[in-house]
Amino acid sequence: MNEAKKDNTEEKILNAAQTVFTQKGMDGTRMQEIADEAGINKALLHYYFRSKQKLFEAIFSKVFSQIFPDIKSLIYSEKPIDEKLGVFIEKYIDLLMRNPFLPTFILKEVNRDPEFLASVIKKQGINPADILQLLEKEMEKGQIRKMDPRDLMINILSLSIFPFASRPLMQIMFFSNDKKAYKEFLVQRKETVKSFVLNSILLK
Amino acid sequence: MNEAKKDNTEEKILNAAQTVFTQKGMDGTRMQEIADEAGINKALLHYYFRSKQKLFEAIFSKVFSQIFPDIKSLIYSEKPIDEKLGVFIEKYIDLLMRNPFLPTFILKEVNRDPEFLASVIKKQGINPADILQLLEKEMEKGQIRKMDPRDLMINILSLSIFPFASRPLMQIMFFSNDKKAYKEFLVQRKETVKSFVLNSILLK
DNA sequence: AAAAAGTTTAACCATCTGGTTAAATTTAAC
DNA sequence: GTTAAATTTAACCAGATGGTTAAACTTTTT
Repeated sequence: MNEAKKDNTEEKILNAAQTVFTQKGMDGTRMQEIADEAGINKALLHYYFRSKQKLFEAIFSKVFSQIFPDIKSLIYSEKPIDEKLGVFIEKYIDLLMRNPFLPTFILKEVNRDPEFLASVIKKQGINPADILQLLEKEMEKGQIRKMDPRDLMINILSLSIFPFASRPLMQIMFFSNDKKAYKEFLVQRKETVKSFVLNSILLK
Repeated sequence: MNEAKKDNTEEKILNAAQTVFTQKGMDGTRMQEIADEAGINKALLHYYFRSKQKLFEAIFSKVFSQIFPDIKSLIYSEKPIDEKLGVFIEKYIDLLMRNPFLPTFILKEVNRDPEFLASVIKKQGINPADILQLLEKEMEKGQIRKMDPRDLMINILSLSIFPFASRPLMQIMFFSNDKKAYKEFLVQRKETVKSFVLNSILLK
């Protein structure tokens, strides 16, 4: 039957499911709420996705793949290391600005069901070895300070992601709950994180 | 009646509730599981704490107060700023080593119910202005690089907390899911985070 | 020993929730 | 226009869950 319409409904469901799941997590999400958000009824929802678990797995995989931006084009470019890292940080924070619920969602679900996480990582063939190798090479060349490259990688991720994951807390604690001010703060972090990191690791 | 026994049971309940709530969150926790963990029955659980909500609020407040270590003694000490920050980072990571579920729990619940968070912060009279002021003074003195003190504060928290909150993910991605290796990594971060931060901000 | 509080047992209730079903209706394909 | 798929409607089911209740038993207080 109508492929276009089918696709459309399926897409509507996936979008709705992502909206609700990423904001409320697996435990906090109700199938009825996804149906409402998609503008359809519960029966049709189960007609497309047999169970909540199946739907959740589809969403998690989709979202998880999003949090790994196209690193490869960066790694194999000819730019100097400081520029590479700078672009990475900018792109990553940009990604989170567009998807502010991703960090909390991933952290929540990753802790709830680590086994499923492992299967997703395996299935998606994610491999961070390349970037660690790149960092190590730059350390040997004397471009950046010698350290465990995993520390450096995790530091960059921490500085980029945590302010999003802890948004309500930081907003109250340091910005008098001023939503706009905190958003502006996050935008500027594209620059402040960059210089914080580079000041720490760049030699000469 | 027996105050000691009463206290003991109440304490058993609170401990059990903290164990379950911090690992599974409000949504994922079942009252029956708390009763089991405490070694009592559900009726007695409700006899002590009228509702799940009440019990949760008690636990959240208790846990939340724990994530703010005694900063005051540090701020008003005579140590130089690099030492102050170093001790803070060490103590904070130590705290998280002893309570590895705190970060995820706080992040999860803070995002689920920000209004309640605000009320807890107000009730506990938490005020980060002191530490921001201290940082600003050191910048003026030329001890550390000039920057938004909120950035510096949030950077330190990010570097300390995020590796705990993202534990299952980082463990798989960068440590082949080797639990022991990741734990050792976290222990060493007391030093690596310290030097990462100080290398970035310390002048001369 | 009597009274009071602590605790258990077990049944019970109302509600929510994921999921199913069947029949009716609409929409698109042929 | 017939057929098949897409969608709605509405009722239903089973299990889980937060919470209650009442009666019995135990422990501590007095």
